[in-house]
Amino acid sequence: MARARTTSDAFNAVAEPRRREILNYLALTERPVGDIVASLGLEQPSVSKHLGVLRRVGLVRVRRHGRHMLYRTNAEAIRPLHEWTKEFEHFWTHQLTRVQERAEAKSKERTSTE
Amino acid sequence: MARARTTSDAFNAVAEPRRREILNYLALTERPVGDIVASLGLEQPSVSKHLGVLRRVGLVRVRRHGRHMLYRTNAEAIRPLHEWTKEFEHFWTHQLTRVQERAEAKSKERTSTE
DNA sequence: TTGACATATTCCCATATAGGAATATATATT
DNA sequence: AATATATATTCCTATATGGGAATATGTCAA
Repeated sequence: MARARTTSDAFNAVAEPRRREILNYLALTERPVGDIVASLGLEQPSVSKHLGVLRRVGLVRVRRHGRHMLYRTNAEAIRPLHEWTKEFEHFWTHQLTRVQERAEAKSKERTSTE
Repeated sequence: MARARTTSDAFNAVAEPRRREILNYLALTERPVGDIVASLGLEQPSVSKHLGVLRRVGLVRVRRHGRHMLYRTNAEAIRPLHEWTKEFEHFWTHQLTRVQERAEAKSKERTSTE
């Protein structure tokens, strides 16, 4: 089997840095494709393709305005990602874990790989 | 250019569902590969390969114990992912946004794509 | 209708993937 | 040393990718 499609879910779609940039850029306001092209410094076809991926996964919403297509981030679709990462949050916030890790690090020093 | 390598960063590594499962499984305790194999129901070589990817990106730590390799999740490496998603958090928590979206939804009904 | 503008789609290609199967490596046990 | 156990690596293949270039589609203006 090959790698899962970029359009299979938000996790895969968001793995591409340019698409994250696009989502950042479209977070606050809807924008036409041309603005994204200018802002990211990518070729227009590339941007359109990235937007296509994001749209299929529901990460952006579109509406037409004249000959412009106005895109905006649909934050709700990022939520699953946030929820998943959140599960690990206390591992780096709780002091206890830090102390524990320090202690363990000592015995690991010699066994770390690469 | 092709897709970025799975080993290029945490975002790419975590796009694969099996690897997320592994990270969940290894979050609380370190475990030998055999346990992961049994738990996930994957072939042993597959698990080793996934662990290899996770290790290169720093998402897991290993130490040897006899002939066992004990893996555990390194939550710190998930942090960038959490931080990125966090930026969008208030979009689904704030009530105002919800109301706003409702209002906008009305005008969008006819323009949604696909 | 013709032309300009905005965006999307198609064709091209080198590249990495995940899984399966087989095998290699490393450590412990006897 | 020989064998068993635990894990890693290699070889294989179908598949999707992202960018570039070229072109198609759609919409407005005159």
